[in-house]
Amino acid sequence: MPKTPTRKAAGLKKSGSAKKTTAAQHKASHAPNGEIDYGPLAQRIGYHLRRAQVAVFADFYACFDPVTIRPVQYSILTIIEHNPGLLQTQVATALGIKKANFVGLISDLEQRGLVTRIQQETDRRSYGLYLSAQGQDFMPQLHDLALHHEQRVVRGLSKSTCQDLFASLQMIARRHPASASS
Amino acid sequence: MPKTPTRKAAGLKKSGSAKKTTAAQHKASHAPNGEIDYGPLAQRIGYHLRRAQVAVFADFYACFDPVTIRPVQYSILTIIEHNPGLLQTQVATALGIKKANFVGLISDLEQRGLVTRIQQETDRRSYGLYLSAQGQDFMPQLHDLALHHEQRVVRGLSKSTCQDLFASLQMIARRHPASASS
DNA sequence: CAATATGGTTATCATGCATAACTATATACG
DNA sequence: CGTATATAGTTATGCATGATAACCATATTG
Repeated sequence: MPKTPTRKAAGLKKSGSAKKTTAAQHKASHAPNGEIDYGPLAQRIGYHLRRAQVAVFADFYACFDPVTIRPVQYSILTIIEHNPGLLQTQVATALGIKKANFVGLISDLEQRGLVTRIQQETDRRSYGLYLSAQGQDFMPQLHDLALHHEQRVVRGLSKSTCQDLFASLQMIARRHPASASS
Repeated sequence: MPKTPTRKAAGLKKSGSAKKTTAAQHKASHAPNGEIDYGPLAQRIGYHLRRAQVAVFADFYACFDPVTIRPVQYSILTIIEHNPGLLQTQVATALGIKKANFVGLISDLEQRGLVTRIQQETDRRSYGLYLSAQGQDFMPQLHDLALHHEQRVVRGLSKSTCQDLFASLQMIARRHPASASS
């Protein structure tokens, strides 16, 4: 375990560090039934955001399992589809991915024959990104899956509620520009 | 690089795999200005959810940097604060953390003197979790920081919009129960 | 007592995301 | 022109996260 360096065979007992544990605690004061009190956590946007995001991604993975495409990959392909010729850095920046990490992603998609890198003649350091014919043929299926996935996720939310949700999320995300491709 | 096993010095050029790249592409058809077309991605809840979540966590890290507390840690401490005596598995399950990964987290908090593990007398396999005195003294500060963070994040959203957001997120997260502590 | 289940632990691996350093080109400036 | 500097892409690497499997100690069941 790399994280906690000095942990070993767990000498529990009372664990030297913690001092007193103030008072009479042994029969737990939490709700006697199985219910857990989330306290202020229940009002933390970050908490619910994370839980929702994990849930949605889980559904995404389930829906896209047959085509072996992950959320990032779908995002990259969609951006390239709608903006052929963008440079790696541009796509990476648009999605908040560091250029260093983008290399492996785009290389995978290229090896799968979905994306083509074309060296720019005007600037031979950079490569324009395009969907291959195969990639282009692939997209409709992906968008169909995405739509199906989307419908499962928002089931139970009215159209307007959903739009409000979008607006809120964008408002929140826009404030902190997210990493970019340093 | 463990991920893409067979990648080497990048023999770009045309990358053997991708076949034709159909047509005349070299001067990019995307909006000539700096704008990028996100296409259907703009309507994907998962995408915005992820971006928002990353943004919020970034702000959390910034706010909690002075106390060196990460989101998971705040969650764990809060749960223990409001449900003293819960067992590790219970807290882990409540937060969707695998028990194996929970061990390191709780050990860290214990070593920092914030949490105490107390072996149950009724079942000596298990340990009840409690905040140490120091941990209890710590919480108000954390909740203050959390509130400050929260206000920064939702700035621009009305009270009711915010409540709708909460409801939507919970609705979405509730559907797919998330991992649990297998 | 033997078989089985459970709480916690360890080891290990795959992934995601971050940083620094390197290459090859391109641009700016004396 | 030629040197300094900036930039696109790449590599290597480290750390945090999340998942799985195996294990120990204890409980429970029959």
